[in-house]
Amino acid sequence: MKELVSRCPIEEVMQVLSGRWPTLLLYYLKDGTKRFSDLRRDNPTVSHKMLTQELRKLEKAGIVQRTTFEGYPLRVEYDLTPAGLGLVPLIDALGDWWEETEDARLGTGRLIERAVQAST
Amino acid sequence: MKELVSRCPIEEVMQVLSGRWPTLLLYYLKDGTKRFSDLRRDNPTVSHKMLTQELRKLEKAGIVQRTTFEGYPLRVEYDLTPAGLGLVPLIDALGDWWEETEDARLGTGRLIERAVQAST
DNA sequence: CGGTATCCTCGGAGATACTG
DNA sequence: CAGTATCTCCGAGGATACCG
Repeated sequence: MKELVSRCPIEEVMQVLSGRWPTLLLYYLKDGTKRFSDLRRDNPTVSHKMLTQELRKLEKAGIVQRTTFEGYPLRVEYDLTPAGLGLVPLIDALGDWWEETEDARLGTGRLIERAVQAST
Repeated sequence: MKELVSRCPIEEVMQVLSGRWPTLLLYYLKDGTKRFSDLRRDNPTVSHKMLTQELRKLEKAGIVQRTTFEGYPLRVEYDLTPAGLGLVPLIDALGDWWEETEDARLGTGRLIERAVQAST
């Protein structure tokens, strides 16, 4: 985890949400409680190590709640915290934006050729 | 750039926004046109290579517009596209959420100890 | 079952130098 | 000034094995 220069809140959230798994985990956890093994099944390509690591990161950030149940076999459940729940619609908004702007994003900048002007 | 399994829009945006620089560049570009060298000055720690690389990624995604001016010395300007402009408030919302929920995020899950229950 | 530790590898990212 | 190419290196992340 690389140190940040500034204390910019955007840098800080992105530090937590960056990468392939955080938002995916959010996505699966918004349906409700999931066990560790459930999350592995939801994301077949995540490695055992990465999953624990990313869940820990989200836990430390106060986005997910980890609950352990003693006994054998071991059992651990993950939920979104209230704060984490509030994050979900913001992530969804990003996904919506991505879809809605698809035409605009791929159109703009290809047809408009402002380039090749002479500078002083 | 790792391939995605699914075509989930959230995975796709995060692929573009993940990392340290994309949101920072968005932040600096929302003030208006910036030259390459301006952006280097804004982010003293980004390497020459990373900056071009990240700008290209944002350009391909249709978030920034790159305009070149022929002549010596070379001159290249970067702007947010209309679509990119629409992304800014969504990123800001994430930053706001991060600040607003700070207490909730750090409080929840430390005081509440649901753990240590017996399973069957 | 869930977590941690160890090892190993592969590619992301810096430094440097050259071109238009 | 902006971009690309080459080389290098460090560490993120996979595989494996063992513990509670």
